[in-house]
Amino acid sequence: MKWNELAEQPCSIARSVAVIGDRWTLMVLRDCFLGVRRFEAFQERLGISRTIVADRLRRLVGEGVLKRVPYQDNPTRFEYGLTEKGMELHPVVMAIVHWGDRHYAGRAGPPLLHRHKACGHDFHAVQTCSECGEMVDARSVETRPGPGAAE
Amino acid sequence: MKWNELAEQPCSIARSVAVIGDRWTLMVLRDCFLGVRRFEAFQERLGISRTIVADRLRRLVGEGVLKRVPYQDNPTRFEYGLTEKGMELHPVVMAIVHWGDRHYAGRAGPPLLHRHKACGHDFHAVQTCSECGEMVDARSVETRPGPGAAE
DNA sequence: CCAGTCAGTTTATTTTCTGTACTGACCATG
DNA sequence: CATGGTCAGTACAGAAAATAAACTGACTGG
Repeated sequence: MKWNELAEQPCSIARSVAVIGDRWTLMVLRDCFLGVRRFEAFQERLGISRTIVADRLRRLVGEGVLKRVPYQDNPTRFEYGLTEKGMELHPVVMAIVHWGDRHYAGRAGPPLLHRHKACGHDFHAVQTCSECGEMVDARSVETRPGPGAAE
Repeated sequence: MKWNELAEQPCSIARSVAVIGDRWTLMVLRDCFLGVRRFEAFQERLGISRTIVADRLRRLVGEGVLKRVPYQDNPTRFEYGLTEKGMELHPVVMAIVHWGDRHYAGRAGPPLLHRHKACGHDFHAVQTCSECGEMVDARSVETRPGPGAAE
């Protein structure tokens, strides 16, 4: 299988991974959630080649995850912001953060704290069931083919 | 920045992405959560070169995400299973699934359904605050440097 | 006019991925 | 006891992608 075929698989993970499953794409998204909006800023923060930054931003805009918005004329300059679809990647990013905090934070502790504005506390993401509200883990889930499964 | 430097960044996303932020690695993990355990099965299901399967499995074992366990002698054959650390990636995978279901399921619906054994309902993952239990989205979170931040 | 900002593109090199074929240890069948 | 099948890999060479460094072009500010 090749990259482009991944998006056509009858699997939501394959389809999502075809869009965001790339090292630098995920790092770009991290920066988006931290408020980075400009090409130069992405390039400088990530320390990667401009080619890659340009490519990843282009892809994400093409997928509707980011929007490219002019912020000045003469010359026209653009900045990149999360769309609603992009915002919905927040749980993915938070889940990755939590896993990283648990397994790769040194004894110093996590590099970044997250505060829930609604309650005011520093928190970490907990995954719950949309139906009963209880916590969900790998062992408490059963999968079966859904309506969009392969023929 | 290069791949190997990513793991040394004072950022839990960078550190996690250095381990799992790769197209095929994520697909391997998907299959692990679906119960796939053997080399041949990974290779056949993913349809990718054996070299990559071998490499990704080796990396994941090296990181303690998977464990390589002999399941027969003469010749000794191994299978791969999620460790506890690997199981903790479940929220990441479920968050990716949910995003894919929302944005890439055709009108046929999601390819896979997930049932929460505890309550018996089909569900999707909801991310909540560990402190107050309310739902969390991108707009309700504030970040600030934590104890493990860069000097 | 000289330097600086900003969003990219170009180019050549290096790295990684990929398919195909192979190994090596077995087993089951005729 | 040869033939084919299973299984977990490895070896290798060609194709694809990532990379750094330099360049473009349209400005602004002093």
